[in-house]
Amino acid sequence: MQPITQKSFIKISDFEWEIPVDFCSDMRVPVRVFASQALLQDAFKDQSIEQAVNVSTLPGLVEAVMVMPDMHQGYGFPIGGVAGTDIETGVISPGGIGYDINCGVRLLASRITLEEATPFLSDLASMLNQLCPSGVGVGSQRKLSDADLVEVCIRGANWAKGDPYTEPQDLQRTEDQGCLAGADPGKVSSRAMERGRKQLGTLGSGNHFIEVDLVTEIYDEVAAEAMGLFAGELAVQVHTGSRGFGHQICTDYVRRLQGAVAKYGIKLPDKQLVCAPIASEEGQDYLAAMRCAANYAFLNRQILTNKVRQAFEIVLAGKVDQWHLKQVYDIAHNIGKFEHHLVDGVKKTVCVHRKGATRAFGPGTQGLPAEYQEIGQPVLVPGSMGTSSWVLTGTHTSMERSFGSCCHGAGRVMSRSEAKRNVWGETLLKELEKVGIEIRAGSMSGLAEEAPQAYKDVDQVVQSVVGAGIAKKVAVLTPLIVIKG
DNA sequence: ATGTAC
Repeated sequence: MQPITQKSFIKISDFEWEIPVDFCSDMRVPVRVFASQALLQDAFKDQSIEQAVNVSTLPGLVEAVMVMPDMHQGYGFPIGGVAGTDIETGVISPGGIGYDINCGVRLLASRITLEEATPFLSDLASMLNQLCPSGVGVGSQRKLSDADLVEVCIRGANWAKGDPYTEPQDLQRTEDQGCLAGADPGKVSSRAMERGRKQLGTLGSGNHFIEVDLVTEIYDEVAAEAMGLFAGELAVQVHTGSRGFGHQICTDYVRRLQGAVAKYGIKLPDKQLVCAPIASEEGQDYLAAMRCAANYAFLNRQILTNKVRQAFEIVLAGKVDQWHLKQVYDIAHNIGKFEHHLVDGVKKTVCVHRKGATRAFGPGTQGLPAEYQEIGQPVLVPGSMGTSSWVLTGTHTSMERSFGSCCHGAGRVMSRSEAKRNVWGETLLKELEKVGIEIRAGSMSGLAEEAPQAYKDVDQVVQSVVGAGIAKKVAVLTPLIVIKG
């Protein structure tokens, strides 16, 4: 492939760029990048655009390979990548979904004011840290039987319906009601089951977190009110995924699908793009196992949500009038889904791979809760540790240009190892405490990996997607408490 | 992201 530069792109708008399909002979669809000129320049620092061009050679692609402004290099596919394939002629690729299957974010809203909460923030941070197990390889108090885990795979967040802290609205306000159909635990290895049994209800490490935020700015009052977000009041974000369970499923199927690549004669520019035809036995088995991990992750966020509610109750009940936490939304940002999209004016079922990209359905889209039909789907964009997060909504343009998808965060500019070389965890901890953030972190090297300087400016990422029209600003959240593994 | 290499 010839080197990719600014000149390789056609400018569609100030925030949308396209590498045409004739850039190299193996491309089947164009590569469409949503970014400001500055963030597009940043993308040349790693292989993310090259990876998107590689993806564009996969069989059965539809419309374009899209890349979000928070892109960075990943396994085969760039993180921030969206690829839709034809369900009859196309492929499914585990690398297009990621190792942390159904990693995602849940947002809870409260009517607690900052003034009310301030005296209790330190206790609240400690209680959240105590009730929510976190860290690499950390297990849960609860150990599931294999039969329990089979049920978890099939029922997803519904499994927590009996928990006194689960509310009916939680499920209604979760992507796909917290349960994907077509999960088959019979397609999950015993090794994955073994890892999964021990980790349900744990946060993990890396960029996973629980954060108590203050709603600091409102850009869209109608949408914010529909979501229950009000300036000066607290909100909570839970960011985690399917832990070792999803990781093992991805590992297992990356290996198995290597056989499928040879068997079906698929030509790949990069071995990491390992895939199988959707219609094949291998492809169907991966999808069935992936959905088990997706359901596990939906439930994992539900269980942690319930722990967060318990922590709020213990610390705030009797002291703060309305300490209740109401769900705003829960979205996946590492997932493969069958969805209906208009392609060249024709409605078509597409297998949408979203890796480090969230769903962002516009107003009127089927599957959104009634209260979000007019405003569009809430899009949750956490910033890097210690920086602001954004709440956005999907738009008609996102439905037309990005298969109803948007960015998922700030996006790395430094690798984990590079961040550890450049940042001392203890110094960072002191800096965060100095600006008034209550932080509970399991490991100092883990903290260094997540340093804000290792990430892009989330505000610039958001300006890009808003400028491109694929999302609309609703609210800004600023961190008060951060719990990290 | 991840029992950060079976």
